[in-house]
Amino acid sequence: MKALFSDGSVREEEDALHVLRHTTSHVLAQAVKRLYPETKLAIGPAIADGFYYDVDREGGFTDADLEKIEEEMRKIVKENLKVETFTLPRAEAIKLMEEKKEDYKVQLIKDLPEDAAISFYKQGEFTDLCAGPHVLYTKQCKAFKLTSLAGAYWRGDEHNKMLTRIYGTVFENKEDLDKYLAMLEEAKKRDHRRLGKELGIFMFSEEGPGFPFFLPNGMTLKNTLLNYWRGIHFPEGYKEISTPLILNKHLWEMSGHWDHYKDNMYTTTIDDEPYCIKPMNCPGSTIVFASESRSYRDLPLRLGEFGIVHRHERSGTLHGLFRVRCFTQDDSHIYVTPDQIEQEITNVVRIIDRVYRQFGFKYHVELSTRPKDSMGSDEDWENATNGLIHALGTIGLPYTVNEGDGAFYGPKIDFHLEDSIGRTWQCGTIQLDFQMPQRFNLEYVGADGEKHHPVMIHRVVFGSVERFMGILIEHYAGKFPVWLAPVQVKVLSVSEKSREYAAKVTSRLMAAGIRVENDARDEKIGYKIREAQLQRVPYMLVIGEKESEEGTSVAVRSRDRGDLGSCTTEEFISTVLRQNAERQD
RNA sequence: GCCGCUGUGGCUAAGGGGUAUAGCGACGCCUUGGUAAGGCGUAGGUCGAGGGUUCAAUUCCCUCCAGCGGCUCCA
Repeated sequence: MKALFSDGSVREEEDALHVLRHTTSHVLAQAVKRLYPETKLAIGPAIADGFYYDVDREGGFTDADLEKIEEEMRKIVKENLKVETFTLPRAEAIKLMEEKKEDYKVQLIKDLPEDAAISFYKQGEFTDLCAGPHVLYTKQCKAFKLTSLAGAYWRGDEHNKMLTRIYGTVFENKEDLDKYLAMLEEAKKRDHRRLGKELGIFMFSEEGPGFPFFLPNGMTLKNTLLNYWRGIHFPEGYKEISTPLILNKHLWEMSGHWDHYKDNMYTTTIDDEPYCIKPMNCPGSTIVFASESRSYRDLPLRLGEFGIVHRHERSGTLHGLFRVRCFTQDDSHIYVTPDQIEQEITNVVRIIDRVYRQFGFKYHVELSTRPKDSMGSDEDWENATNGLIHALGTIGLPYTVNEGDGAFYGPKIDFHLEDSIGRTWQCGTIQLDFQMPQRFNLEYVGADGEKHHPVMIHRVVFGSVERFMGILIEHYAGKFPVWLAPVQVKVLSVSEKSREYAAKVTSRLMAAGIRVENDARDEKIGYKIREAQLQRVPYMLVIGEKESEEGTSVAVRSRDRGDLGSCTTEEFISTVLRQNAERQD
């Protein structure tokens, strides 16, 4: 697509959508200024699937305003204004924006380098500070739609004023826009919050905002995942422990949590003593480590725990199973000698990759470095961070750096997974920690007969089992593979005459260890199939008079492939058991 | 927590100053039906909670709670 660059030249620009979106954000700002001239403009960039503009107006905006703005934007598009650009020296640029009373723009210019020439873009009566590039005429922005209204802090800092952010999207033509909107509709159908309810996996109650309830199907899914986890980890030398939910407050003071994490911690009192409900499992694990003397021969010591943690998250941040106040971490704390760090991190990365591959997940990796609020010496942090960088380099894993997002006790490697609409959520993480072993005075006896502090690796693969389940639900759109399906087989009797044999088949499958349910209701077979299908049960066994009389066979219907014809019950059982054992999709 | 929106039987929704509708589901009866909804009937709601305005509030106003989309924060 041809684009107008800030040097005044018109050249081809690869990322057509980006340019188009950026220009449409200007069209949005222009419409807002026409309708509400007192509004001050902040920033208006193109983003992954659209654009936004942050604006500041006394009283804000409502959904009704959005419609008016959209209408005005349509006019601007129709006027087909020519987009022009010009540059000004800094002082004049500031003067221009001051005249227009665009306080935020003035601030933006003042933050640019002293000697920079400041570029502007102009369409009709509207002029905006902008680096460009832009499309050539406003008519190109016709396939747009404003999508939502939100608050956003000036410069992303919650101490600053909250502005109104207007979100929209635009495509090169109406078909693409409609396709995108239809895709969003489709994605809504796989939303884990909706499917979680429909499939009887989990629920929430007003009595406990952010605290999920797991229903029978959800517990089956969760336990299946945990057993899969055990099957992966035990052969890798992990041992499983369990530590208390509630521990004395002084432990949390010692670990540093009270200093650095207390805003997220729930507390209680027992016998007049203050206690904390654990937000992390590490202090409990250190108590286990310290409970007996350890030798270098015991290391790496890999202590795993399905730890239930409670964290106070701000009410506006809760989001289905993705962001809760109580969740299960598939946690492990690995105690190593300094020269075991790299090998052990490599092992963990391999496990995480193996697990994510099992589910066919795409993921990306981030290295999170020292946050502002942290503890420990500069030297420790540097060593730990370099250790992670070195390990990542050795493995050859591509990653981006997430500055200042580490844990308060150490840097970390984060693994992010995508949900159904492309938002990413941190799941796996590997954290390198020199602090806890010092704070809790953890020691092992080295080959030299001296005592040494071990290094602690905190790591999770699923991350939060709850969040992981949410991702899984959306990934499969509820159609779990046989090995994960809460109900693997549904037996459907055609009529009363086949009830007895259906019950027999059900018990035979149950005895074989298959998760099976028998639908013996007085309903037509089509109705029962519809229901089982909506519940995404992988296999349905249709049991009618034919099967009852024959006595050894079943008619198999697959959720994905429809009627498969009949086979013997034993054949069917071995098929399901094999798919279950091999974890086939 | 902040900004905007939403909150009606188990679920999905309609309605709107004169105390409520429908579909699905549940239950009962009839039907015994072979691969995605058989028929008839019955029950079920202090319209999120608390205040206010009004002769009268589920409807208008305020506060709170919860949910949704974002921001900030994070597994």
